[in-house]
Amino acid sequence: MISDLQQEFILHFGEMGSRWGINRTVGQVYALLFLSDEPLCADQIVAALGVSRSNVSMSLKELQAWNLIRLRHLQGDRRDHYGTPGDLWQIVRILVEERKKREIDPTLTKLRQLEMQAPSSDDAHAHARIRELRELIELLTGWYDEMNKLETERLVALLKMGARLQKFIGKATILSLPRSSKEA
Amino acid sequence: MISDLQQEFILHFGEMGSRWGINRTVGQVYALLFLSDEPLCADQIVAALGVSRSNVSMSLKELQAWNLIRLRHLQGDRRDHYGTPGDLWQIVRILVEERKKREIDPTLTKLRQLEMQAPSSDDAHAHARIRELRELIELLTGWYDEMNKLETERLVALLKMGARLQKFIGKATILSLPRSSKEA
DNA sequence: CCGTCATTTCAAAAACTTCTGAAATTCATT
DNA sequence: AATGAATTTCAGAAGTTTTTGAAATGACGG
Repeated sequence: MISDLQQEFILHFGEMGSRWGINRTVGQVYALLFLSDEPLCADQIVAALGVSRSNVSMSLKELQAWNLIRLRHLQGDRRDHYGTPGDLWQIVRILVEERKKREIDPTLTKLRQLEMQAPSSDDAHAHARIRELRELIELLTGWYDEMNKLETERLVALLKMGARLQKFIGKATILSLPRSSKEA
Repeated sequence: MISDLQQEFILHFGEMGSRWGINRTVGQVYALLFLSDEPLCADQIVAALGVSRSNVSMSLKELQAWNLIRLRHLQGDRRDHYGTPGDLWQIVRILVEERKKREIDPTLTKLRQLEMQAPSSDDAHAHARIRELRELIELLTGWYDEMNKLETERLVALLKMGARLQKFIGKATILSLPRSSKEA
């Protein structure tokens, strides 16, 4: 049912899961669905991975919370079938968005809150460090928001420009931001 | 010894730690060092956080493995003192580099290996999906490598361009990649 | 080369996460 | 309403990670 190639890919995703902040089974389920030609139902996943039915159910639920899988109902079959978006770029966009939501947004909120509530000169150095961090995160997430607006085709074109883009930047920097070296 | 502001920041980093793939104590130690005006020794960290001496020792070791802290020896004091880089951009560069090393590079290696070892037409769909994924990761990491070469000042200028950059890209796309729509 | 202070290692305890099988729930069909 | 297939929930077992105190190691000054 599962080729050696698939098997090895699935096991790798299971192992990497812990580094990616998901658990082994979730990683394996996603890897399986990612490689599969057509959507699979829960029992097929159980058969392919050799884990319990309930574990598969929970893993699918977690993947849905991540918005990473798509539910499909096949003609004349009561069972739910699950698949991944066919377009890899959509997967990347979802992953980045969800990680930002979980790993960055709560901290940005907290930093803003701390800046507001601190009675100013109470603890000047810490206050300054927090402001600096908040500004940096806002710069990065602002850039991300801009890039995220681009259609995939343009985004890919931009990424492929790589080195060539640096010429543009060089010009733009000299032209529009001649001496803004007070960043750090 | 520790202001309310610092306290709250430290607790937040501790809580976020698990989402960021580090543990609570490591997060708290980093937060403390990040805010501190001058480098701290292990016992000061113990006093500030109320965790065991050995836990602090292990957390510092982990932060050193991440290359996120700097050891400093003060005049006439045998104890090691630890601090974070003063330049936040250096911290961001280290974080991105280390996460790439842990979370992406092993998978890229594995994908290349799987593409080599698969006897071609064995499992065409899975093979194609893996190639697609490998190409996408290479595009993204290649772009990252280019950006990472930029000096901070230029990188900041680029990030601040945001929306304005899209005009350049629009032009560049039309000029140099007129009909490359076979990406997905 | 001894005593003292600083740091690291380690094995076991505590805390936490993941996984399972059994029971409960849902829901389309009869 | 009763049936039965699919799915979810849940309490506890299994597994993993984190934290600790105690002992070992290292390192400096006398």
